Amino acid sequence: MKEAITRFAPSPTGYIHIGNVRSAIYPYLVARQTGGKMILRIEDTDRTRYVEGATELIEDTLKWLGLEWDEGPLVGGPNGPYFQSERTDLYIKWAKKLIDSGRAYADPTPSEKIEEYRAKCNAEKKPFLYRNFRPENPPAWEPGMPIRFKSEPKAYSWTDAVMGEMHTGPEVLDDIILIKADGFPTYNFAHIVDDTEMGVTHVMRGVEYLSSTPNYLAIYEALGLERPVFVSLPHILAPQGNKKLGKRDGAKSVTEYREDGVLPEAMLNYLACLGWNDGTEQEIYTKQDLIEKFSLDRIQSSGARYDETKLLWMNGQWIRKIATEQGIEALYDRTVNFWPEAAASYSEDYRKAVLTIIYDRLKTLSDLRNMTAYFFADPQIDLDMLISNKYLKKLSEAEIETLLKQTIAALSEVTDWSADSIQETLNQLLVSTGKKPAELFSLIRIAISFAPFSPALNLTMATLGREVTMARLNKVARAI
RNA sequence: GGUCUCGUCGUCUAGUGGUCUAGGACGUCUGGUUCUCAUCCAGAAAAUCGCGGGUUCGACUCCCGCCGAGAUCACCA
Repeated sequence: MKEAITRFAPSPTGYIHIGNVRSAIYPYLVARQTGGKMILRIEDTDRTRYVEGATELIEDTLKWLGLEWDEGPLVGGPNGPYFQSERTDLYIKWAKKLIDSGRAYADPTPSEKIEEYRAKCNAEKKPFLYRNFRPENPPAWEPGMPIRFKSEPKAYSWTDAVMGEMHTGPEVLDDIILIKADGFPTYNFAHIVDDTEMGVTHVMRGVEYLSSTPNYLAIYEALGLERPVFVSLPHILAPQGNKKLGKRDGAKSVTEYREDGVLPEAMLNYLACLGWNDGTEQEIYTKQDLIEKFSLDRIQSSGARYDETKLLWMNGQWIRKIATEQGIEALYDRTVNFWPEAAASYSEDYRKAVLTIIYDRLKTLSDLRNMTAYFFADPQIDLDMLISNKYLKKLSEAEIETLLKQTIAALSEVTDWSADSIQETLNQLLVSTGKKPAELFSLIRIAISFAPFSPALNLTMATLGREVTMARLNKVARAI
């Protein structure tokens, strides 16, 4: 494929959530794959819906996911400005061109009148087509007047890269508004002007624009423009029901997952593969893999349901992948904001040691907060937890106390306090006490952590260090 | 209502006329890994391929009809 110019063109009405971020990911992949460019364009022509700070939110999301744009806000480019509100002259210019060629007209009809037409059609159960009510002799355009396209009903055919061959009849074409009374263009018109001016080759957007495409085609035609490649992206469905995932279903913003300890690699991987696959059984894709293997014709044409469980699974995979392929240091760098508060007073080396033995239990980085508490603060002694344990409830308190004392005695003999030596001592203790691993290890594990679970016992003890381990064991022995 | 789109395990999907007694992944369940939780490994359950016709020696795959779901019909994008 030759160099593709793609764009992500959100309107700044709020954050980007998982339901709509695919329309940023796919254009990015296509641009990178073909050695082309991705443009970020802010479609802020609806002043009533504009949200302060939304642009920054959008930029932040894209950056976090690693979707750098080649032209747009912050980076500039030869086709700016990249905010539609700053390009109004351009839209007026193009609209006038259409008026001059007889393919658009200034519409003086008051909106009450339009409502009347619409009501009439509804009452007669006929489709409402504005072209049937077109004013006979439209006035010359002047600011403050909307401009409408003058449609010519006919059938259209086109190819959608995802949906395939499309055909529609003349009944879908209408005189759509190009320029609103407030002087701003509608999306319907602005995006065509901008995509043309910016040289966009692939128009990728949600399927909701599929039914308006014939109207866009008519405008391209009237303007004598070449059609871009149309790519309709199916919706991502909410976990329940058959509606597309939206903010009303509680769709979280993409960056909210960053706070939850989801890795951008996992997010990108999951989202890219929701409704797309390369036909192999591969599940884990790096950004580079995606750039190489992505193809428009393998995008699913039906909607895909969002499944957070799988995202979390994938995140766990990525946590382990980073730890094993890039090393624990690399993983550690991602964890800085996720440790329990008490961890702050410990050294980096200690936190890394904890991470090393706990990371394969993490689904998200924020799991660190509750999974590692006992590494940074002495746990509250909970004798009930000890006594009611599945393996220990068979033992009397006296037996538990004896066992604990034997353990303390044996461990004090350990010379180098390494995981291996601890394990060796533990094994000997098993023989000398005649206890089952389940009994002895449960006892020690609970006594040093009072946590529902922990890493392997010897690793936990080695990391905790001799002093802390012994102190905790002694404290429990005294408490019984 | 008009127009358009979609319809394979609970979920994401593989599948382009025979290799499909429909494959993989998540989730679920079972077992293993000297304690726990998780990882990892092994295994199981789970889809009359929306329904009904047709074409064909043969259809999940092609055609028609139906049903179901969704999108759209704004001076919103």
